[in-house]
Amino acid sequence: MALEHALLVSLTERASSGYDLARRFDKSIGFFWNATHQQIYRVLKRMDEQGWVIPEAVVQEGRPDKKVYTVSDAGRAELVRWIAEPADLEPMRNELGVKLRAASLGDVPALLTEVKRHRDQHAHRLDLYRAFEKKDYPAPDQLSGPKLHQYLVLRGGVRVEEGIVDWCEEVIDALTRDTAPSPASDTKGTQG
Amino acid sequence: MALEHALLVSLTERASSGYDLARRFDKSIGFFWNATHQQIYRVLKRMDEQGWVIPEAVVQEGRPDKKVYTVSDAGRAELVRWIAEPADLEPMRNELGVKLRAASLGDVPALLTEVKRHRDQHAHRLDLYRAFEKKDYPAPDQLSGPKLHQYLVLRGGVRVEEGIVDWCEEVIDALTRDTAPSPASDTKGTQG
DNA sequence: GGTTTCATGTAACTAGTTACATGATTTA
DNA sequence: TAAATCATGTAACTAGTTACATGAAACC
Repeated sequence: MALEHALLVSLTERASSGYDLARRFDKSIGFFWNATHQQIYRVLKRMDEQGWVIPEAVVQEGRPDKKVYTVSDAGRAELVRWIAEPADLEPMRNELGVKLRAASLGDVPALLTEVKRHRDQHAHRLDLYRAFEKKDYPAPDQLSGPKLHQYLVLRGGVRVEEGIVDWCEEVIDALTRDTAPSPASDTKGTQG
Repeated sequence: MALEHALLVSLTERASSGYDLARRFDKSIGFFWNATHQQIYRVLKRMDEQGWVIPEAVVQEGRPDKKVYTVSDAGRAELVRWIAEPADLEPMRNELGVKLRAASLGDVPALLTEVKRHRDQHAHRLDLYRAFEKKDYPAPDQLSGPKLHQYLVLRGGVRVEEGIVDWCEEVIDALTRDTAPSPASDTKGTQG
């Protein structure tokens, strides 16, 4: 039950249509919370019924009409309540880890290729985050208030991606060494 | 659609009852994949119908009877197929990040307390992982095959937890400095 | 005498995904 | 003329959570 809140946060920063929110969940906000447009529309509808957002129909020329949502006082109150509420630890889900654990039953070189692909994708995302850091927050020491908070969220992305990339590298090194044909001796078995 | 596979991996390592799997998902395996007993029973039933697992009724004295599941050839084949299949990047979900992004609307000190609580819990989990590392893998350089793979999964847990703990520390430092009353000057606003 | 462990489940719900639908406008 | 963009949605499904139920045995 947090998509509601992610949408409220996003709408607090800028009043938007469902379409617009969906696009933003494909990039900026999507880096730390994700959702499809279908779900966004459904949740917006529910939030409207609960009175957390106020829809305003906007007629447009040359493109479809849209509904722009604004956060109501009730919505803002809900956000404040939710922020103070203790949050559960997110359960960790490492699919690559599950695969790795059973790797010896299957095709280890294929898995190695997969790990490399993940490394590349996470490294790419890390580059993106670092570019944002450089561009949007050149002097982090001087930051305060909301701008500081935004910066810290980005730092979370950087830290997590760094951890994943480093782990992928470690796995790639280890699997490569373990899969490679032994040069001198062949007493070291690879199958336990 | 990966709980099936996590269960298959777990059952490959040891034939188990649903109850037993549920307990293991509360610790070891649960550190990188989680599930409740209700869901485990449901998925086991489905896997039985699909022929991926073979149930064996075990009558016990002094305690309830149980069904012990073994992975079938079809199940093993499915695991091998799944391991080679490309996996999507797990969408990142950082609830604390969402809260932080809207922190200035609410109670920043309360959120700071929350971040500290998370830091402590993740640090505790990190300690646990490091203890496993020391105890179960004292000489990681000598590892190969399945044992190496298990070690690498644990390393993933260590990397991720390190990243989260470090991030929490960074957030705590920054929020503490930003929330503290300015000692000399008061020209630096905390509200953007 | 109350709680925890062992063991399996159902029922009702919320959350999230995938596929499909519509239709004008703009861009390649 | 085909595809992408803008804009909103429904329908059907899969995944996961919460609450409830049962009942014996062992432990404190």
